[in-house]
Amino acid sequence: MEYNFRDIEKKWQQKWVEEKTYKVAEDNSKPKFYVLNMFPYPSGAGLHVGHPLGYIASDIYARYKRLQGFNVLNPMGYDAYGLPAEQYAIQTGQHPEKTTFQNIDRYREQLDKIGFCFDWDREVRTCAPEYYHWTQWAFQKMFNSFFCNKCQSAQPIEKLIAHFDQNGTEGLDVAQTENLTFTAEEWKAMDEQQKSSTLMNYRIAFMGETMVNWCAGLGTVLANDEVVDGVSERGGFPVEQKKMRQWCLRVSAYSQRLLDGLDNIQWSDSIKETQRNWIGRSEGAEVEFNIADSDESFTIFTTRADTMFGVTFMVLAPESELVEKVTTAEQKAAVDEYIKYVKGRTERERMIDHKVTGVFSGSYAINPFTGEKNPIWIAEYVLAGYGTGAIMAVPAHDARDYAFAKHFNLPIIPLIKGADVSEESYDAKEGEVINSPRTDVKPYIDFSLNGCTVKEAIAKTKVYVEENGLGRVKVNYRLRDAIFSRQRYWGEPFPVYYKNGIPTMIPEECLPVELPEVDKFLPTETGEPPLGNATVWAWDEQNKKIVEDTKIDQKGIFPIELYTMPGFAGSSAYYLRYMDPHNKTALVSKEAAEYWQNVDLYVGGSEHATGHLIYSRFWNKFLFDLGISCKEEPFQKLVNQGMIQGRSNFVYRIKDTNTFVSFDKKDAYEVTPLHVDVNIVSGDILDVEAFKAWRPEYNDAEFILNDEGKYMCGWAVEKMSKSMFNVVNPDMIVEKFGADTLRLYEMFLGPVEQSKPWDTNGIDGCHRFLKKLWKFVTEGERTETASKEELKALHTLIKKVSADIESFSYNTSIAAFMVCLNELSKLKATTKETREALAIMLAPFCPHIGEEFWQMLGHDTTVCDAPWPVFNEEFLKEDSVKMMVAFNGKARFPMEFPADVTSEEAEAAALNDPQSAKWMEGFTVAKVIVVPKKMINIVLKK
RNA sequence: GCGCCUGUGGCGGAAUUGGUAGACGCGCUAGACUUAGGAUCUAGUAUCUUCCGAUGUGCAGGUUCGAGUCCUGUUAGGCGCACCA
Repeated sequence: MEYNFRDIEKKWQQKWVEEKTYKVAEDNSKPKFYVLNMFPYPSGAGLHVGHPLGYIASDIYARYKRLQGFNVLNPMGYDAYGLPAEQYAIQTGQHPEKTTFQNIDRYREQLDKIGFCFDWDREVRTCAPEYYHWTQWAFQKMFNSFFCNKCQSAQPIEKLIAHFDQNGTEGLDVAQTENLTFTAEEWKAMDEQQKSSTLMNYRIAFMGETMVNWCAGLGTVLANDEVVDGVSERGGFPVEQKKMRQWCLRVSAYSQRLLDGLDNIQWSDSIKETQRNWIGRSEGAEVEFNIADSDESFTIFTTRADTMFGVTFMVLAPESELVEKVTTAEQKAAVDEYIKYVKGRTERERMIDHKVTGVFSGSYAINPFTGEKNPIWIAEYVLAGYGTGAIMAVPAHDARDYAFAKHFNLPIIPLIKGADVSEESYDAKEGEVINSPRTDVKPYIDFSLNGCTVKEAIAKTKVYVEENGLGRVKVNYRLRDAIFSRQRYWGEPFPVYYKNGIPTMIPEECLPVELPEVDKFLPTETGEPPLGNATVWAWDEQNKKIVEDTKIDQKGIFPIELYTMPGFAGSSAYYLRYMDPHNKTALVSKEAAEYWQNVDLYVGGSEHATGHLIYSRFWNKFLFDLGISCKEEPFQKLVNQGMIQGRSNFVYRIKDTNTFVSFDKKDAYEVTPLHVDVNIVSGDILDVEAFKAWRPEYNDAEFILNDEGKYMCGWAVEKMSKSMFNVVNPDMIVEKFGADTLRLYEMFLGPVEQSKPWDTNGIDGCHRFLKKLWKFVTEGERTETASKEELKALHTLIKKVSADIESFSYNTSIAAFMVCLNELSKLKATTKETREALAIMLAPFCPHIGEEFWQMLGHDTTVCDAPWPVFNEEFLKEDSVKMMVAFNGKARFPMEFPADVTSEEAEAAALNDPQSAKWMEGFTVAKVIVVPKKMINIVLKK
């Protein structure tokens, strides 16, 4: 009987649907296991062979866990909102909903062919109202919360209001945009408008006037992680800084918790490190400097408190509000000109060339440690958004300050013994402190750091600063608040209306606020949101419903927010929704959340390290504070699958002709390399006839073949993309070899985490293995009792496969299958039990053939619920062991010993052996070392 | 500049975590069966070699009886952060 994968796969895929084999429900009698893939956004191009890589890996793990008796949740859905889906819709001139749904159908069709064990009853789509209901709901909860620094958690805003009523801002320690100060009386005296804007300073979801990344090409603002090298990640349009009123999420409040949480999750070091960098914690001190001849003062942030005595000038960021205050009349013209210059420079320019520029403000600051007057400069190398936007410059020990001091001829005072600062600054935080205070001037205060190490000096200065009221110890984070609104159509609407200009939440029971139809959904370059084109889009407060905006002037009818939410809104808590996807009254029920807890294994690309994986952790921590999520961290273990790159092929056209020359002969001509569809190339040999038929302009193409009469193509590894004609479609592989072969081959290609180019050539080996296995199971001789060799081969496999699946080493466990089959094929006959064990262990990798075998062996249940074979060490034991005996680590020879030999016996035997005696001549035994591999090394001395 | 990761045959990649380097697959070579081979089966395949053996995991050292694995330095590639004070 032939291995007819087409019929087998069709049969089982139908059966799985009919019998709902993969439907899961909470079941307290079984331990749970939650496997999750990052859900895809359905692009118009469909799936290529790279997409299923992670899905296959997690599918194998999910099936394995189920065989081990776990109740496994393995859901799938679509991230259907956001820029990508909308860009595609705009390019094809169709409504985003229509194209999105088409793409989803296409994805589903392709996914179904590969045989995944997804529970499709739990599918979610971020663009479905019953889903984004809970995205809007979470936003409202964030709006109605503030973050308490003391208890490090989100609290209801009412608590804060009560505090203001009682004490104003006295004794407040909360996450905030600005450090406001007011009394209870002042608070009470505020009108509604003032109270609203004051509270915005504290809400976790708040509206703020902030510098945003404005991208005119996309017609929207972007989050920091969506901007790469000053251009938009999607589309590559230039991005400029612009001040706009935007919704923001106070992600920064959770900085410390986001950092601490990394210690308790099993993620790769590189992703954790990337997140640590992104959060950017730095410990330092804020120190206050008075401005000379003025009542004003300002605060700087430094991590090098030990260098207070080496300050020779101060620098303000050009955007700082202080600039105006410190600029003197004489310097005004120069400062204005400089500010103008800085404004004319784009973010990108500032990032690429670090020009040393700046201007003197005319004022001086008094150094509280030396009493000296340090000139205040304004320079673009100081950033407004970090710390306080002002620094003290210590050119001797900071490279940037050093470059600035050299350029503008400012003094440089070294503070570390032996540091040579004539050519460059000494930035290392080590050495003995000197010149603090300098011995040639009269000390200004009674405080000295001389003789300390840098570390001691930092600590000592911090204590002094706090005790003398000069400032405070401060931890700064690089992590910024996330900008949460987009001037786009295809996203979640905000459940917000503007009552007399005050942002007000639409009542919870009226959610979701559904996305209205519009005539024109294209964004505008000026930032007018497309939702403004909706005819039905105003809130009737009395009747609690959405009405036509023509009524906006009437009493009680208010405009609804026109912005929409960004892509990460819908993807931040979808893993919770999968637990209870059809719940109409809650994001997730308490029972479901408590049963499934959090994701045990999350599989997805590492490109989301600073986006989705930060936002999701933030979002989950917030819901954890509310008691919705049961675990502080959403994803316990994370595996980052590598990218599958494309392997492009090239043909070489001789200039100005329609003649193509084979790769190995092209150097004799002047040629243009052209991408050629990899589907008409096999083993780098071009199918010449298919090439002629590929495009009309090649119909009469001529070829210069190589000596073997073949046309060889060149090749290169590039991103898999339509434009390079290197896309390999999984459907075609499934059609030719079957889904089981595709699954096996994708895993056999190498470690899941590694990026690698796709190469269909090796697939034959995997297909051959399945054919051989098929033959073995269907035609091999049978016996009742298993031989020693059979048990050994089988149990070697059980041990290897169990360990390898646990550690995601799928490629090596497939190799073990091949070895095992080879061993078994050498035997005359094998037992039914061995075949059953093979079927069960193969099922996670190749579920269709696994089911087929299981049925052939007389079972009428699904192989998914079979018990995983039990490993028995006994069968691996040998009668005798071969050991190596080594002298001086050089000469070695093998000796046979009984299997249960002890190291003493082995040593004695080795010493008595005539051959070894020859080796040992002139030596005495120094020591015997027993090593894990049962090799004994005898160390000899002359 | 700072941080993280990776360098093993013609290729993808193994190596029980310090113990016979190159599992398994591709490719290649030879043979068998075939009208045919892009089917199947068998054998071989790190390098050098005077066929005894010697060398061999980017490079140079070190620790060890023993190093692909640990340490130091170096080089190449990839990733992240970056005038972050």
